[in-house]
Amino acid sequence: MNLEQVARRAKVSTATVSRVLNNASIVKSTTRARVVKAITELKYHPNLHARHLAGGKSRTIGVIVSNLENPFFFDIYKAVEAGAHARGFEVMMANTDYRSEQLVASVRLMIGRRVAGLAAIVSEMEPALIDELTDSGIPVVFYDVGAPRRNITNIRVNYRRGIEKVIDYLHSLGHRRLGFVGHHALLGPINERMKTVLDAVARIPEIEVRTAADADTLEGGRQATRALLASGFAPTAIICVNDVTAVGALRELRERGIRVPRDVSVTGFDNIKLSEFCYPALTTVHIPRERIGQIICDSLIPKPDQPSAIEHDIVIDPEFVLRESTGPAPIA
Amino acid sequence: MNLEQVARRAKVSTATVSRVLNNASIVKSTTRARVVKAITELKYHPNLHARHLAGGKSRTIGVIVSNLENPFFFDIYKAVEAGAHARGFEVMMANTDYRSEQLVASVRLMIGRRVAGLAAIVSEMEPALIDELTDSGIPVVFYDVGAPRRNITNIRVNYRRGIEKVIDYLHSLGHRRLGFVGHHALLGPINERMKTVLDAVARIPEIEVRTAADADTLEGGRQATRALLASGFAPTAIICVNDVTAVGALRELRERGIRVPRDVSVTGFDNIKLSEFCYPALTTVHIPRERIGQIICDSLIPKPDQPSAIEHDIVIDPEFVLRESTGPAPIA
DNA sequence: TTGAAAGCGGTACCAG
DNA sequence: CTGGTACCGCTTTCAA
Repeated sequence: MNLEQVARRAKVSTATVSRVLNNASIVKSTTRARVVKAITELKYHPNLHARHLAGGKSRTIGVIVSNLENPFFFDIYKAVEAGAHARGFEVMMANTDYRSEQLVASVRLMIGRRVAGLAAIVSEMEPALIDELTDSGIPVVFYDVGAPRRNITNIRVNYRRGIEKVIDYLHSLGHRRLGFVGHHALLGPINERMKTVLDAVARIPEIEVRTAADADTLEGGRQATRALLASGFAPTAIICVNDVTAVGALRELRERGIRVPRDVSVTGFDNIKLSEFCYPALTTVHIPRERIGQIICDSLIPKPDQPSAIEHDIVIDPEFVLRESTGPAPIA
Repeated sequence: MNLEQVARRAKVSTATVSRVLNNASIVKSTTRARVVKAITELKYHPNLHARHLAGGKSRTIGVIVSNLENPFFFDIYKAVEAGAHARGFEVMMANTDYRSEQLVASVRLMIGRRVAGLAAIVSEMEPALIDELTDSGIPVVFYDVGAPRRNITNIRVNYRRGIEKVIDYLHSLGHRRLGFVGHHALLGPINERMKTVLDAVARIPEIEVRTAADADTLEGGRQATRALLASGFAPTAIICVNDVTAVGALRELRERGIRVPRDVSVTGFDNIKLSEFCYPALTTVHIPRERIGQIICDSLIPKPDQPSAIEHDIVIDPEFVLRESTGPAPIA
């Protein structure tokens, strides 16, 4: 089923059919009616690949995330989608599951599809791949990875500040033995996060810290917590790399009969919706996913009128959110 | 950057470049080397639209879900993706947010992309849209919607059996006043679900039931629960349409100082991972998302050798999962 | 083994 | 307003 068949049935040229399809230029209404009739009768659906090929321009932007299962990424994705739809763009999603081959495959896929823009919300990215993207000429936004470049916008969260707020708060509550639950990821900001925690702790000599890491899932958080405690180390507070793993930590503690926050305090990061619904509700650090999504859209999709006056390097200072999973350190 | 430029640089024809790209037919190794060199030097990425257009066949399958935010849908998506990748297919995801215009748009988009197969994991679908799909000739799998048709496979869960198991269990525990927390959705199996609950309850005369519904989110479950209780009705057990809303219900109950399961029992549905991690862990009904994903792949992607001996109507009998959110009805 | 050329299904420019 | 037609970038015979 293609333009030509529709054209034949409506007794017009393919050009005319194309015109009514894109309701461009003026088409006599009787002609248009004939064409529309033919289209519906034939149940014609234009081939988007052909359209793209002929048209040149794309109207779809790509979003690559590390782990869609984590609501943090999903929220960003959703915000991007909303912004894109509002501007008449489609969005194609790709999930890497923190696997670098998947990342490479996804990036190539997006380039191959000639997306109008690409957002990479991934916590690791090899320089060669960044080059590949840069050379492709596609406008790119990175969240939390790499350094600013030509046609690349960078958004990053001041993770260090966030962690410091958490640590300072716990310190003020008397906590001295801290556990950190991270998650696996070979490169980039994740281990950097663990490093950040270590650095932030180093400012305060009397604090001792131990770390463990597993998958970025509920189960992963639980396992990491188990590993942390298995070593015999008895932290009075456990700082988790994000809310999902923190909920996993809560579960493990509950299973061991350790009460939160009475025996051990727990903190998350991101402030996903779940952090308010779990028990106890998590003390965490808010990352504005909505805003990040908007920034992504703004920098990827040029406004028709407004010249893109977008910053090329944006850093977000996260906010501390106090809830019920933290409390004073128990008297030793 | 296109085939021709690569061809020129490698001093061969575009046909040859195409051959090495698809490592098809025999290309002299020295020639191949020249081509590969040109490709990498030019950082060439084939245009997938053009490839698709010329090639005809698609190699990507589409998945449309109602609410990716709910892990139930996400798990299915992930299973489909795994199966598809294993067979060398890509998958394109679309999320409708339970909005029927989005559903229509997504279906058209998929048809326009000429996907090799389409899975619709949505709880509502207008007949006209089903026709549109049927006529498109694309192999389709529906989960929980519509009736079997030509080139359409249907997978459905025996929701009624699942609900009956829940109700019978609660009944055996002495519960007589039940609340049902559903979620909004204009058409199809969702309200059908509410109806199912009502029917199932009707079997047991001494049980009284009240219902409420809101969004399919944590917050929605909470609001619906609030509405349910605001009426003055005092259920001894609350049956939730799924685990996500159940976690929302737990939150509302906790806020009101109502203890679960001592004062009120709560049940979920789906058995998503979160149901084990929330507090208290949810008594629920298991739906095998993994298996559903596999069935989808099997029926959408024809095995190279094996002739598709797939059932066209598959019904799954869900399993009751007992955890900690249910207990005996309190003595009145 | 390799090249030439005919499409695939649209879009858009140029005449009429 | 409408038709003719030259591409868009790649795959795939058909010959050489």
